[in-house]
Amino acid sequence: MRITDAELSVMDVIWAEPGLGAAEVASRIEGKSWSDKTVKTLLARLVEKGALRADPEGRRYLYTPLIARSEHQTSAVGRLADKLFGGRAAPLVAHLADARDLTDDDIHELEDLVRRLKDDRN
Amino acid sequence: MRITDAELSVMDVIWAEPGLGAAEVASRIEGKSWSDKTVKTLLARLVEKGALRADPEGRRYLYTPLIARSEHQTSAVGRLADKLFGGRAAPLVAHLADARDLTDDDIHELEDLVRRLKDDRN
DNA sequence: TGATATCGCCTACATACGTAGTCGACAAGG
DNA sequence: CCTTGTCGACTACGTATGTAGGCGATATCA
Repeated sequence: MRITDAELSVMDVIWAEPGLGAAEVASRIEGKSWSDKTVKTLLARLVEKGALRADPEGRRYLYTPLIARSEHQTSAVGRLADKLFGGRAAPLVAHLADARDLTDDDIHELEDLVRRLKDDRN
Repeated sequence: MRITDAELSVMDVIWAEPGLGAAEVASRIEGKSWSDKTVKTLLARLVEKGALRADPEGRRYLYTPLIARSEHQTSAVGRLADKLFGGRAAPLVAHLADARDLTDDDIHELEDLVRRLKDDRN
């Protein structure tokens, strides 16, 4: 099950604030100037794909994520690793460093992360 | 300019062995059972997108990459980082660790990589 | 030299995706 | 009650993508 770019904008809103109605979601979308119709179409597609649940509330539906943001992030990164790097982590991270200049903070976080991964392993 | 999944299979062949003709590319595609027509369509689309150059050689064309594999890897990782992680590297790597079990080797490579990033910075 | 294989060119077509419009039901306010 | 706004259901439509077929020119082989 794949969430497209447009759908992701919708998921982002609902991950941030689960249980919104369609109109509320539409009003919280940032950056795009979408008609509310567009947002409703995306919501419907996400429900169809099993990414959202639609609970009737009065005359409308409230939308709740069925997949966690983190779950989606993990699977997307995994797919990319497989597609472009034969599933290998290090080359992916190396290209990431090329792609976006890492701040000192980033580097420190990465250091901690690697340390933690190493510790977890033993 | 976006290279799709199907197109990527074609690019992979040409990155591995630049200057192939269409039939050769088709015969080297792994995993898919595509008709040679399919491969030719993908080649044409890649030329159109500016990802490949087609040089006439006798009665056919030889295809050469116009964008490096590494370039594509970098931009794809960058896009993913932006789309899913607000451009931040560390969370991406953390999810990568969740997505694919890292081997000891992976961890060591990451360690080295982070060390190198740190050194480069000073 | 005639049949066959190959090549590029153009066309096709189903499904996905981005983006939105129409319509009928219902709610809310005057 | 009647008008007006809102909601979901359904429909629409252009472009992208995955996958391939047909045609005409040329090369090759018997």
